Amino acid sequence: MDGQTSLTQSHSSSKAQVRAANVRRIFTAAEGIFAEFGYKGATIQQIADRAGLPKANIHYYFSTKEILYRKVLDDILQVWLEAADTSDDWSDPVPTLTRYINAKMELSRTRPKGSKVWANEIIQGAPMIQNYLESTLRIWMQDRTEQIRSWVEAGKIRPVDPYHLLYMIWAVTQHYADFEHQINTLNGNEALSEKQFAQAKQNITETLLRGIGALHGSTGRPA
Amino acid sequence: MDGQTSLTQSHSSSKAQVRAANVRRIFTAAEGIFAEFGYKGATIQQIADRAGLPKANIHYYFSTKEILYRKVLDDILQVWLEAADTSDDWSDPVPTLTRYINAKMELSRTRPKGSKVWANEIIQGAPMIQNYLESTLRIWMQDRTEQIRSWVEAGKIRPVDPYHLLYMIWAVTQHYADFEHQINTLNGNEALSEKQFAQAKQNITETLLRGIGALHGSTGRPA
DNA sequence: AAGAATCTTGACTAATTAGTCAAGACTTTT
DNA sequence: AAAAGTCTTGACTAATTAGTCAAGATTCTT
Repeated sequence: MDGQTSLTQSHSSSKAQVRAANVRRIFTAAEGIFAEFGYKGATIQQIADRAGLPKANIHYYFSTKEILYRKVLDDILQVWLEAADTSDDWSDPVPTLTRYINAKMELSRTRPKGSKVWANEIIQGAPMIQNYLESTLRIWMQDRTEQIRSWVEAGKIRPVDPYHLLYMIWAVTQHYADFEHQINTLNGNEALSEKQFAQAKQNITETLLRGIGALHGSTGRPA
Repeated sequence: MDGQTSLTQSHSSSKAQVRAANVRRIFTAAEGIFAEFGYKGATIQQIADRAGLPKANIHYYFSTKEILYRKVLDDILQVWLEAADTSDDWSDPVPTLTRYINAKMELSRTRPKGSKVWANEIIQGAPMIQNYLESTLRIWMQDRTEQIRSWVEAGKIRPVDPYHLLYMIWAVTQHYADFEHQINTLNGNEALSEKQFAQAKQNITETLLRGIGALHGSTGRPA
């Protein structure tokens, strides 16, 4: 058998593979710990324990706690931006917003920890990502709000302020990630089932679309 | 003049007055610091500095950091519950939900720090207030969801799941407190004006009420 | 195979911080 | 006014923790 090729690494993998695997493990552990305890509350030792590595090894891959935290935030931002651009066709409000809300809800389910780290950062005044808010996000907003405004002008939706519409979508979709614990508690200490989550999506999408006057049917389901 | 009645307290006040004033100052300082840095990130020294008192004095009034933090959470919970019970008449959805959304939005404006401390606590899994979630909040939810269900059965609103409706209201209203910083940044680093805030309220209320089929007019405003 | 580069890790350091304490100041009670 | 109670505060302690370091192990390069 492979036997004892190493005292410190039981499988004989290439350095590159080991590095990639360790970076990933540390990153995943860090995302969870930062979500659970906040930036200051998280300790490198906790991250090390969760990643199954000695503490000094964390510092080998990520020299400081702040750098690791920024990496986690960067990654979330990346994913959020991609989700927002799922639909390149923003001509019609109903399919566009339906897809966008769906993408954001899926992210709330698959990446709740990332959302929590983001929420924490914003609550605390965005000490690390203020630059991003003022550049990338502001520009993104200008594009999107302009599009929404054109829907209003074309009479496709009611005269709703585009900023508040986007805030509503963000608020509602991210609530299912950030307040996951509260929702689970009120659901009898159970995570929402597939079915319940699908219903949440349905209710949210229909309420918001109908609320802005984009839907008119009796059920709201574009059947 | 009053002169130098004391080296430590410049006005000659009764002990009771001094105590009440100091407790209040410490409490207010603590709410801000906890909102800004989270439980672990907050330090007694910061709270002391903001309250304008020496650190040891904080410990005189609140023996431990945890006790002070719990006091802050308790107070928020109190205020939130009162706001929820603004309207004792829950017979008709439109005025009831309008009042409730309005009350929650006002709290987001007047007590954003409290909301942030609460959000932080939930994001981190409610380590301090799990009991409350499982008792008081669950009971409150049962009452409210039952009422909403009766609206659905009476055909007053569309068949929306009561839990998801309440989550939407919480998410949207609390977003204006918790994500205040992001909203201000996207508003050109300015807090929302009275006018903008009023528009937010209007947009939210109309969108949600229309979204659940409670409004039918062309403007949505119950004129 | 030998030297270079990379990776691992226990032990250490310096800084931070919650909480204690005791001595003194002030206020209230009697 | 004196004793008792309450409040103030600088100095201290013990615990925690981010980050360093050096010695050794492993893998890569030539």
